[in-house]
Amino acid sequence: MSAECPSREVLQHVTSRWGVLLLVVLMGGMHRFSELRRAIPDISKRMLTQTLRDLERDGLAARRVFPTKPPSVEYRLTALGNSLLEPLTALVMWAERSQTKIKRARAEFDGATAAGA
Amino acid sequence: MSAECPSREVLQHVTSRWGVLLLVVLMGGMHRFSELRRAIPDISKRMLTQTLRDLERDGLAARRVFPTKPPSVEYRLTALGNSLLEPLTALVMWAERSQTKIKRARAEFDGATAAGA
DNA sequence: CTGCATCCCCACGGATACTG
DNA sequence: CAGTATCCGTGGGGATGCAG
Repeated sequence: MSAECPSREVLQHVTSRWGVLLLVVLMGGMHRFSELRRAIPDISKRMLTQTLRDLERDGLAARRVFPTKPPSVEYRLTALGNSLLEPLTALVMWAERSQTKIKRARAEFDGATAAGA
Repeated sequence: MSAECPSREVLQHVTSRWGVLLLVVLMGGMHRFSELRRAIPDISKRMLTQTLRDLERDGLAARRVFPTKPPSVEYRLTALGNSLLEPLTALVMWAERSQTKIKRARAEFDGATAAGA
C-alpha cells in the first residue's frame, strides 16, 4: 500500500472522475466524440478530450479518425479495456444497489451530529 | 449518465483518491487510527480523518472510541462496507493484473507521439 | 493518541476563443 | 465536427499548531 505501489496509479486513472463514466459509456460500443459529449452532458470539451487521451494512453480505448468532410472520430474499448468491463460494472451495480442505504446512512449521520450534542 | 444520477455521487466517494486505499486496508479487519497512517504512509492526518469521516457518513465504516488513558479509536467496516468488498477487490485485482500491460501501452503511446510526426 | 482549526498553495477543471 | 491553447477560479489537500 506504499506510495510506489504501481496499481495505485492504475486505479487512479480508472477511477478518475470522468474516467469511470466514459468507460461505462464506451462499454455500450463505439461512440463518436459528440456522442460522448451528449452522453455525459456536464463534461467539458477539454476534459472529454483529456480523459479520452488518458484512456488511450493506458491502452484502454482506441481512437479512429475518418478524414471525411467534417472530420469524425470514433472511440471504442480495446481488449484491455473490455477486460475491465466486468469488475467495473460490478462496482457500478454495487453503487446502484447501495445508493438508497447510503442516502439513509448519510441522513442519519448528519442528523445525529447536528442534533446530538 | 446525467449529472443527477445518484450512483455517480456514490461512486465518487468509493473511488476517491484515499477512499479506495482505506477501504482496502480496512478489509483486513479493524484498525486503529495510527495503524491506518502507517498502512498508508503518504496520507496526511487531515486527509485520513476526513476520508474516514466520509466513509463513516456513508455507512461504510464504523468508528469505536475507547476512553483509555491515551484515547484510542478503532475503525472497521460495516455490513454495507463489507458488501463492497467483493466488487472492489475485483477491481484492485484487475489493476494488479493489468499494470504491466498498461505500462507497456503507455510507453508505446508516448514513444509514438514523441517520435511519430 | 486522536482529531479539530487555520493557513496556503497548486493543479484540476470550467469557459472561451481559435484552427484544421 | 474534433481538437488545441489560454486564462483563471475553486477547492483539494499538505503543513503546522492547538486541544481533549
